[in-house]
Amino acid sequence: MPEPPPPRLDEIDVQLLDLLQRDAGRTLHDLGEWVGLSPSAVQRRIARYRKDGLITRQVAVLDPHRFGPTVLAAVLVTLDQESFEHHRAFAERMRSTPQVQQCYQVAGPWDYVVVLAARSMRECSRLGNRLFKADDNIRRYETLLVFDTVKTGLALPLPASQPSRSQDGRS
Amino acid sequence: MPEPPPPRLDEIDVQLLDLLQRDAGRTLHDLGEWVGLSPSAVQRRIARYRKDGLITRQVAVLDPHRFGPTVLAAVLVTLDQESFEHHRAFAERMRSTPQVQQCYQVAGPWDYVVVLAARSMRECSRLGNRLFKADDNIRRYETLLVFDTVKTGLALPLPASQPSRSQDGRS
DNA sequence: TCGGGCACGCAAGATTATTGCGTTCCGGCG
DNA sequence: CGCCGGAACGCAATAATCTTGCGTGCCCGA
Repeated sequence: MPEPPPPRLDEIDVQLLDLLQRDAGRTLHDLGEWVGLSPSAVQRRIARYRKDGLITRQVAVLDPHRFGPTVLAAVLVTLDQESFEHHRAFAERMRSTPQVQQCYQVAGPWDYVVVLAARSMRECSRLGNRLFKADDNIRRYETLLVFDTVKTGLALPLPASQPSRSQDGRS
Repeated sequence: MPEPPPPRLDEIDVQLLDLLQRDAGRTLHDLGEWVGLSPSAVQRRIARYRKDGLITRQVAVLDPHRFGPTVLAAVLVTLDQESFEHHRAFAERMRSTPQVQQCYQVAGPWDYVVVLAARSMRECSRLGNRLFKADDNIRRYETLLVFDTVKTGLALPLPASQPSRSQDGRS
């Protein structure tokens, strides 16, 4: 279980990470100006975030509706047999299906929440059939078609800056 | 309604966009090598994607569990009064709450699906109380605590490359 | 058949990122 | 109480990357 204790973050770290998770396109100079640090100091911190796995990757976010019609759906799923192997197989199918944006295993009567993105209602329907109806280990599933995307993103609420790591040599 | 007809995309466009939405950290040189184009040609295409709004932004993705304990939840919500104004107010609250990662308005008995990210179970609970219990226009809501994140991301399945835009001057 | 539009590659030129170095601050230890 | 090592900083030089101007080839429409 790769869980080295969460690195201690000072206020500047939190500011930087928050800036980056909202817009990773800025220059080191800009970032530095924002948090009051030189470009090289900013660069070194960011390198550390990467090394520590705080930043996993950097992605371009596409606008679904600029690619023509797009159908989103949230699907609630309950498996029939709950064996370890069945769960594994289901998860693997979700991971390997490009139209599956997100998949969470959850507590309660439902086992999974799945977010789908398809190019048409027809594809969305087919997808539901293929992923859930054709699987005879799915007890029940319910498709919640998305009318409107109010908010989207993967931004995390960052923990308040821990007062630790107070030793630093800036003026 | 700002909907200029979706730009036609050739196979290279699709490849580039797909590469970018999975890893926007590559250099123009790398991307060019991948799709068989010079760095400058790649740069010009990407500039166009931005101008056309295909790429909305570029973000760093953080690993929730590297920041210490993290609690995710999917919440299903049904409003009481369905007036336009009530919907607007709810949406605005979702947008302005950092712990709300995603919020979709959906068809069916439930009105919204909301994805929450909190630093602790306690914060998650408080958040539910603040966002939903304290709102007397919420008829009912159900919290699905996330046990495991099987898959996450915002990647779109890209449409098959349209054969259009076949005129281009590359060797 | 000719001309315009468009995308390309190449090669400067401009910007940005990276690294080496010397300095300061802090905490631990003799 | 003073010294030493570690960590982070700023500055400046270097390296890498991005951006842009220019000339060329291709396709389409006139």
